[in-house]
Amino acid sequence: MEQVLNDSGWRGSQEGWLEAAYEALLDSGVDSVKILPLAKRLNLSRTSFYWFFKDREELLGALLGRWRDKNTGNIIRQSEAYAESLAEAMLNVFDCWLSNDLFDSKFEFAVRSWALQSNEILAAVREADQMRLEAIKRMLVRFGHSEITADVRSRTTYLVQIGYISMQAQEDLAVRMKRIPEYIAIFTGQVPQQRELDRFFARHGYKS
Amino acid sequence: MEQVLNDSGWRGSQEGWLEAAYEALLDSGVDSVKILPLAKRLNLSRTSFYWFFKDREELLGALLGRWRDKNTGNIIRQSEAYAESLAEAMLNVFDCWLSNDLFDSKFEFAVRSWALQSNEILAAVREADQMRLEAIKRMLVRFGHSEITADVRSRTTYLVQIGYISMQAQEDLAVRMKRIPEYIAIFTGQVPQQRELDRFFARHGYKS
DNA sequence: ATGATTTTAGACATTGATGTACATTTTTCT
DNA sequence: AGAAAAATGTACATCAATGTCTAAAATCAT
Repeated sequence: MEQVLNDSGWRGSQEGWLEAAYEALLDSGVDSVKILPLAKRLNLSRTSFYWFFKDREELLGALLGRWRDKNTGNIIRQSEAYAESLAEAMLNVFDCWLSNDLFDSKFEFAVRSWALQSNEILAAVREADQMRLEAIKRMLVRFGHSEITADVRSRTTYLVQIGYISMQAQEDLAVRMKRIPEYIAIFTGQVPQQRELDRFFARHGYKS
Repeated sequence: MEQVLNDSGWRGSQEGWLEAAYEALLDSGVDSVKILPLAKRLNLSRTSFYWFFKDREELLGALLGRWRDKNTGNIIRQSEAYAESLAEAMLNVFDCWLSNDLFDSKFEFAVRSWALQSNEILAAVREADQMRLEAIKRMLVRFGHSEITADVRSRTTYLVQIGYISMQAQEDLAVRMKRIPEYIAIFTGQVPQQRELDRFFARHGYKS
């Protein structure tokens, strides 16, 4: 609940409203991003919202911007990170799925659901999908896959994750980690080295 | 627009309202399933809705029932259908992804998005996911896969599809069909026979 | 410390949705 | 044809949301 970082002495702020909107979006979808409920949550008068944002539209626009900044950039970055083998490269991409700092799954799901009722959002999601798919595909090609297999394997890799998000599963780390070697084998066609796996496990705080 | 099948001489009917609700849900999400707009669409007075349904809740309940009936049953059925090889069995499951009669992707996506704002729906979706995953896993085990590989491969198969749905892509049949052999190889670990593919293509009206 | 600026809140007007009561019309049944 | 049942529509009460205008309060800058 608490106040959001406020260098100034004022209670509200653009960041504060945006943060509240973000929480509402993740928790119950875009239709719950309503000014009146947010105001109650923030213990502020509804109308002071209009000092920070022109209207609800502008708030939603800011929310979309936040999503853009976070989720797409990191997948591309991870797909281009240094790796000695394809398995290791794929594990770099998997970092996104296990670190909330690199990829915000709940945010992702909420935005995709939002796309159902807004063509503008749908266009943004499609653009993101294409950029991410292409990045993973380039990675597979870089490690020797042909166009066609890289295409289908990049899809498999990416879509499994999007599907997983869409399940809104809540499994603990151990359960998810146990499946990793098998996934790597299926997605890349290569069995990962134990030391590659260990490095991956280690950086996600998992002791196998 | 037209009237829905009406044996009686009345303009409205439970089916008619449900059908309109279904269309609204698919088109713009559950929050757009509102009685007033539906009434406009049906050219009926808003209040006559209450003759067929107690309230909006009941309408939404009926919508959920419709989804349950359609989407989960067919996946399980297809996963249990006769097949001589695992590749052929997997192609039977793929029938669902290509036939709107067996699996309604848009409906699926709309319901999953709905789950974001309703715990009841979330529970229903989770139950469906589990049943479908288990059915596909049983199929893989039946054809000789071990527990662990069957688990991860069933997930891969299912989640790729859920992810695909979540992309809301609109690709033509040829583009999708081109990827099929590769998908089968990745998901099953077996390369499909040409005649298996031909049979699959044929039943979806695709000439390769 | 005081005047300007920024923020907050109260009051209002409007809109679109829900559901109920009741009168009316249309269809069905005998 | 006439009565009963089914469906429709009008009017009403209510609620939750949006956005604007304006007065008041809190903070900041000199």
